[in-house]
Amino acid sequence: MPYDFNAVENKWQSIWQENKCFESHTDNSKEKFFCLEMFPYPSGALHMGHIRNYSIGDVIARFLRKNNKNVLYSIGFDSFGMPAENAAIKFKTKPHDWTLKNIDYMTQQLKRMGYSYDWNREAITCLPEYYRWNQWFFLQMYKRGLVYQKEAPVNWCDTCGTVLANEQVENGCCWRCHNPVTKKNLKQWFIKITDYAQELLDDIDKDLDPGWPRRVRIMQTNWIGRSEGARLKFKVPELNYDIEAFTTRFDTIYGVTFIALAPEHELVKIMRDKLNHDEAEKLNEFVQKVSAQSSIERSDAGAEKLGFKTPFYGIHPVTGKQIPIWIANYILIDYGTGAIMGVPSGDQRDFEFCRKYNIPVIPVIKPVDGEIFDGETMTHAYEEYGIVCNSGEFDGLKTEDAIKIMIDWGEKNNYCKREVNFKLRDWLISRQRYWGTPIPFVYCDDCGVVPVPEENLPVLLPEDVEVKEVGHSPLLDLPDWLNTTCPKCGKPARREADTMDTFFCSSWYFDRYCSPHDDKNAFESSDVNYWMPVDQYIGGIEHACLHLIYARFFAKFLNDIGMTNFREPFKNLLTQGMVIKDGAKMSKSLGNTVDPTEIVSKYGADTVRLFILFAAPPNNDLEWSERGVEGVNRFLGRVWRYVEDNLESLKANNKIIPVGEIKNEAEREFKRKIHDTVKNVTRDLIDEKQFNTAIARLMELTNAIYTFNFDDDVANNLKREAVDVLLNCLSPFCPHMTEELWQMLGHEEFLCVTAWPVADEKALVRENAVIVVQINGKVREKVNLPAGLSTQDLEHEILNNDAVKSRIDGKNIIKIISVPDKLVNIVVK
RNA sequence: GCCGGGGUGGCGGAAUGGCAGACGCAGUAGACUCAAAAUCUACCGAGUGCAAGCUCGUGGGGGUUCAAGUCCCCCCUCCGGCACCA
Repeated sequence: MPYDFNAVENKWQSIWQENKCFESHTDNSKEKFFCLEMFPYPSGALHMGHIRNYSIGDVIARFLRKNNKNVLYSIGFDSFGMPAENAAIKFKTKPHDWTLKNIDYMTQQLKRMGYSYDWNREAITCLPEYYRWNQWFFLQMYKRGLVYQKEAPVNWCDTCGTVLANEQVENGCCWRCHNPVTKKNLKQWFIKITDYAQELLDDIDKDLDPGWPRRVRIMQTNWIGRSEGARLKFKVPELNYDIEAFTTRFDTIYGVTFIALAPEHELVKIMRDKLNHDEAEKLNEFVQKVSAQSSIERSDAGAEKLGFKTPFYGIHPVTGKQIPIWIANYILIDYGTGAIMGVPSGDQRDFEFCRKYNIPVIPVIKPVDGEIFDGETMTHAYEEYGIVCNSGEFDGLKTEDAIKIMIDWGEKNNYCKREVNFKLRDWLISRQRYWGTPIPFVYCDDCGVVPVPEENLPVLLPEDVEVKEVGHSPLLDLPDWLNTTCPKCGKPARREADTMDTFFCSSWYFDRYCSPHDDKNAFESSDVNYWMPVDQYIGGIEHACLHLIYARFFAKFLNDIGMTNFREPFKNLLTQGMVIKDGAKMSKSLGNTVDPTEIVSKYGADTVRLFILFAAPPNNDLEWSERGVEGVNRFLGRVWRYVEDNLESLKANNKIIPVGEIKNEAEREFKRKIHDTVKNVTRDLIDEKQFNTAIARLMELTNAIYTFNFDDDVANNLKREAVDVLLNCLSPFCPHMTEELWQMLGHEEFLCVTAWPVADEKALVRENAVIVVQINGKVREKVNLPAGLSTQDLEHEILNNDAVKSRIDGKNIIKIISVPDKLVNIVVK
């Protein structure tokens, strides 16, 4: 009978569900394991990337369940966000309806794959029972001074009609729609993630090494971007203003020839007010020209540097000289102080700027074994370390020492103050969108911005809303929702119509999995403290500096407010590669996608799971190949056919024969193969997460079973042992077919909860070893000898071997290197 | 520009410093079949040889070692991240 994967897969999915095989419960007496996958956005259908992510997770979950761990394995939907609004316009539906319909369909797809989720723990972020806790957390952050509103130039995406956090701008473009981002001056809500910058950085080395890939740790380290230096002041007496600047190279202070301000710097307005009409016009013109540049134009390192010379001067803190103040497009308002000390001889950007505008260049560092540069003729800045020059008493110091010595001196004389700066910016959390968590604040004319009292949560998002293509949130068109009363004074007030960044939702959903039905709290601490932190997290690398930083911050915050007992949420991280077809990432726009549903209906879930795990190691990109799918399908057919064709014999011979009772050498070898497989597959799964090699070993065992042609009593029992091991080890990958065969063989316990096999060390012992004989490092002979020979005995045997003797005949043996049971290398002349 | 990670048959990929290419795909030959599909068996890095074998071979060049895909140095190249962050 050919294998009917549809019938078998459906059968076991129902049986597992009826028997609650995958439900998990907090149990302090058992060792837990939390296996987590990045939950999907309900875009409409699963794609191969999801299938890959979740197939990896399911194998880990099933494997550990069989190894006696209390496994938490759940799924949910990250279901707020833009696409629902776009779809609502396009298909004339409601974001709420569209989203829930997609969740429904994708749930069916996930179930069809046979993933062993505990569906009781599902979290859906767009439902009030979930997002009310977003609002509650937001208020807790507010109480602790971590939430603030600020008017600032923020990243604005025109196509999405909303602002974006810094992390969500990639190469100057929106991470979601890839349109260029512009800067807009807007009043927005921020979360002070920068308060945690140092700890986020420190814990990368302390807690995430080696559980996280090096690549991700480095990306986060760079993103946080710590730099040490000093802050100094240039007094501007004319304007009664002190310009502050941050520098990492205070040792170049004698090389300052100009000061540059970001066009958005507050001093720019002050200066403009002091200028006459014509000058002010010119300044305005310049500022407008720069702000009209998109982020890409302005922030590209190769972009042309533009400057405007103001008629004002700052006083050099050390030399007392007058330093001209410029406004320049390459100065960023949101890093450091938005102003710099310009040192053209030591900074390439400043150098280019000075050459363009004829600002003098004063060399202050010379190469260790070179001459002092000539400021007039040097062709580029000298940014390397060297020897201090043209700097009075400090001349001759090495840069390494000068940085420290000169800041010490600067601090003592009040020229500067040590300071640490981070690239990481505060998390811009508000979005001018409808489909998100309402920010729980109201605006009152008398009381100002007032938080919604906790007992009034949730602030419900109206669901019955028509989204139209107008440039603003539909919430603004709902007076019934928008108009409310002030919780403080009771007078009419207006709700905040901005919603939260959806990364807020995804920063704690895994905590909710631990405690999914709590309606008094976001979660029960005892549950979360039992299950968390996540033991294995699996997801895409694209979240390295997005979700994975936000979630780390959130964990630290929850610990600070006493809700949890840990500060890092994810102990181990596995970043799976992309699914590639025809050399490019599968994507709708390229039209190279493969629909999982189609492929599952053609080959079955077991085959798809197996292929996707076999074709490449998890962190590599994976090239889709239907031939490859057919290959693993063929392998499963071989397993099925073998058991079916030999069913009676396999059922009748179910004794485990100890190695000691096996006399026949080939049978001992077969027994060894079985236990070798157990040992190696187990190691592949635990240590390396090398699913591809684990599967290869199971294919080898299958090949060995097919070619093992003995037919005595011992052999027949060994065949059964081999098949049991094969099915057991294969079951995390292909749970349905193996479960069916397991039952056919007469087992009464479900395979999915049957203990993982243990290798019998006695069966692994070899009586003989094939010794590779090398002569001068080249393999020349292979000699079969008893295992366990001492070095002397081994050399003696080898040197007396006829074949070896004839090869070294007449030559001088200079040296012999022996590796017992493996190799002898004879060096001759 | 800075920082990471790679480069192994026709392809995806294996190899605690100790037999390079496990396993799979593709390919070749054969068996079964009227035929095909499916299945099974064998072969399957290059060169050379009737053969046993021999030589070469893990991006290139040097080095360490009895022994290097693996360790060290230099270079080429591909991919990824960041990018005017003071």
